[in-house]
Formats: sequence, structure tokens, C-alpha cells
Amino acid sequence: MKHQEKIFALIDINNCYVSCERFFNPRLNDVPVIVLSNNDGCAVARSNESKALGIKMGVPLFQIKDEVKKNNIKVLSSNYAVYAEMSRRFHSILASYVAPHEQEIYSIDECFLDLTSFKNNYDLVEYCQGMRARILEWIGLPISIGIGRSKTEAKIANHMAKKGKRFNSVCDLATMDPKHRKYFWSLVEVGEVWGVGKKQNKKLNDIGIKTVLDLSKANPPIMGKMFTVCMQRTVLELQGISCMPIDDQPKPKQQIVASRSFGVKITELDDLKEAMSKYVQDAVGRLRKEKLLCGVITAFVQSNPFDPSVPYYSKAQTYKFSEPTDCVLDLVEVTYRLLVRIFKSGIKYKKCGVFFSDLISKDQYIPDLLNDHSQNIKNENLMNAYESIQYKFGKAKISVGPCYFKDRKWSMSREMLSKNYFTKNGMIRVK
DNA sequence: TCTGGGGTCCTAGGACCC
DNA sequence: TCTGGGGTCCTAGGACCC
Repeated sequence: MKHQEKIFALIDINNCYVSCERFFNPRLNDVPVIVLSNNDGCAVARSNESKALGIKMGVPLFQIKDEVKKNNIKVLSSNYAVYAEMSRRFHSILASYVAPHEQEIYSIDECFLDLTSFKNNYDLVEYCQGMRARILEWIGLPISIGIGRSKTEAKIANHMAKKGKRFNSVCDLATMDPKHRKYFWSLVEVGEVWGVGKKQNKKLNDIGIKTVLDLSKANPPIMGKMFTVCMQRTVLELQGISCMPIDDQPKPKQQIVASRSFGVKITELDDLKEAMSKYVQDAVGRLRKEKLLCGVITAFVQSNPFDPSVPYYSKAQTYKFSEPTDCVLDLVEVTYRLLVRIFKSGIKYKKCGVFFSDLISKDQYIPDLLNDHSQNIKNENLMNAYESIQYKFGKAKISVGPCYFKDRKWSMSREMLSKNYFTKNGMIRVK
């Protein structure tokens, strides 16, 4: 049987966080802009003007402060509440183009669509240009679209759509003349391929595979042996054989992590406790939203790994619950006990956090017959009341520990934060 | 002075079992 | 004297992604 050719599109928001900020503040248009990571640490989004100035992805702000000043680069703290709402709208518009099983929400700013059923009756480039125009008109975000016979090829096509002016932001590798495809691929470094990171890039270069074209010509089983099964799949995907289907129903989470670096160094156990309890409450919020229970909790603390003047301190402790839980009181209490065990005085702490793992679905969990189930019911009532109060009156009204008070020592810095342009119902604020 | 946070998957190796 | 081998599960660590 002939291999059934699939068609995928990868749609992403150009310079996502910068584009979101520009939608609400047009004065940021046509000037260099960067958006920083938490704590105003690194540049995680750059406008094209900033990229042209040579600002690299992930570079710490303090290393580029001269360039920022000289070129009058606009610098913003990240405003995830706004980006998340813009992302929701982006994905929901794309959902209107395909059946539910044909859309995969890959990340905050990326989405795969399976367009196989459109290939015979539509000009795909024209169709995708329509999407682009609609997203720009409806939510003001610029996007790029790559089309390919596999997800990996669609990713490369997306890269080309951004780099090559001739493509006008939509690049279709699936129907491109193979001669042209080969030519373009000879110009793209192999490190651009989805799944090829720094280490593998080097290893590939060492054996003479330098471009996408080189990798596409490799022998899949041999590459599987020399590297991993993932690499084998990547080569096959570049050869037009789709190995990764659309994942329209993401698996339930396997772990939940909540952690932050501190704005200043922390030395006191009490401050760590406050910070930890906030992170636990954040993680519990996500746990309950996904209707999961936590079986294992890990708490960790770290000093600054970049400070060469003191030895790096990093410690973690894990606790397994006899019965999985989503009760914030249990989880905070255990975290405190773990924290006491990993705390060492005299250390300047830079970061701490918690991992929840061994997550199981609340609906499928069968409680131990020998345990007292009445406590679970009490806990659930407590949690519901707790969450209702927070929703109605704000998080600062009730919490475990004083962690939602403003201006805690350990709070992260966000000195260049834009407004929250949305209300809690997702409406745009007018004032 | 100042360096993000939240994830997934794969592999190798050890323990254990029959 | 000769001393198997296949399977599973778990964990730590690595690599990668956005």
C-alpha cells in the first residue's frame, strides 16, 4: 500500500510576548522591544528590531544594558496573565478551521493543524493566508505558517516562512518542487531541526551532517542506532513520512512544578517558608484544576549557581503520601517538614520550589477502605470554601501563611510590568 | 549588583523475579 | 568442573522543547 501522505501546518505567533504587548500599546510598534523572564532576568522575547541589533534569546539583561540604553530598546517585564488570554483567543480562532481532532495546541504560541482533508480541494497557501489575515484582524497578532508532510517538516517550513521574504509568512514544503526543497534545505543548519539541540547538533556536525538536506538524506535505522529512536523518527519525518500524529488530547499531567528565583537573596527559614507556601498554593491550584491528586511531593532549595565566591548549595527531599491528596493544608504542612530538613543556615538562597509527582486522576482514585473517608469529605469542603473566597475576594483574603501580602522580601521583581488589560472574566478593561 | 520557569521523553543501569 | 537469560520496574540523569 502506498504511504498515505499527510499534511500538517504549524502556526505560531511571531515574537509572541512582544506582539501581545504591542497590541495594547501601539507606541511599541516599529521600535526595538524586549520582554524579560520572571524576576526581570533574561530577554525571552525580542521584536525583529531587537533581533537585528543582535540581542540573543535568553541573554541576561545586565549583560546588554549598554545596548539597551544606546539603542533605546523598550524593556518590559513579562505579563503572563495577558499572554495567556491572547493565546486562548489565538487557539480558539484556529479551532474554527478544523475538526477538534485535527488541532494540537502545542504551546502558548504554537499550534499544529492536520490539513490532510483539505489538500485536494483547497489551495493550502491561500487558505493559510486567509487564517493569517483573520488572526491579524481579529486579535492583532502577526503569525507565520509552515506546511509540511510531517510535523517536523512543518516546523522547518515555519522557520523558512519567517526567514524568507519571498514566502510572505506562509511556506509550503509539502507541495514544493523537490529540487527547490533540496536547495532551501542546503541553506538551513541542521541545528534548526525540531529535536536537534546543542549536543546532537555537534555530534551530527562531527559526522559530516551540517544542513537539513544532509540529515534528510541519512539512513533512518543507522541514525537510530547511532543516536536515539527520536533521531530515527526525525529523519523519517524529513523524508516525508509522518511518524508523529496530531495529539489533540494531551495526556494528563505527570508532574506539576512551582518554583521561583528570589528578587534578593534569602537567608531566613521563615522567609523560605512563606515563599514555599505560596508555591505550594500555586501548584495546588493547577492540581485541582486538572482534577488530580498528588502522591509524592518534593521540596528543593538552591543558592545562586552563578556565584563563584561561594560553593553551590542545592538540596531536595521527597515525601510519599500514604493516600494521595489535593488538600492545601496537608501539602503545605509536609512541605514545611521537608524544608526544615533541607534548610542549612548561613546559605544565601536564590531559589526554592516544589514538585508534585505520582499524580493520579481524582475521579478514578479509589480510597483505601481502611482509612477514614470522612476526613476527605471535610478536606474537600474546606478546599471549596477556600477557593470560593479567593475567587470572590482575591487571593490576599485567605491563604496558608502570609504569602499573598505585597512586598515580601522574596517576591520577584517586575519593575517594567504593563497593565493587566483583561478582567478575570476575560473582558478587555476599558480604563 | 544583575543569569526564568514549566514541561516531556529516552536511556542506562541496578534490583529483582522466575 | 560446568554457573542462563529474559523480563519488568524503578531511578537518575541527560537532552530537548517553548
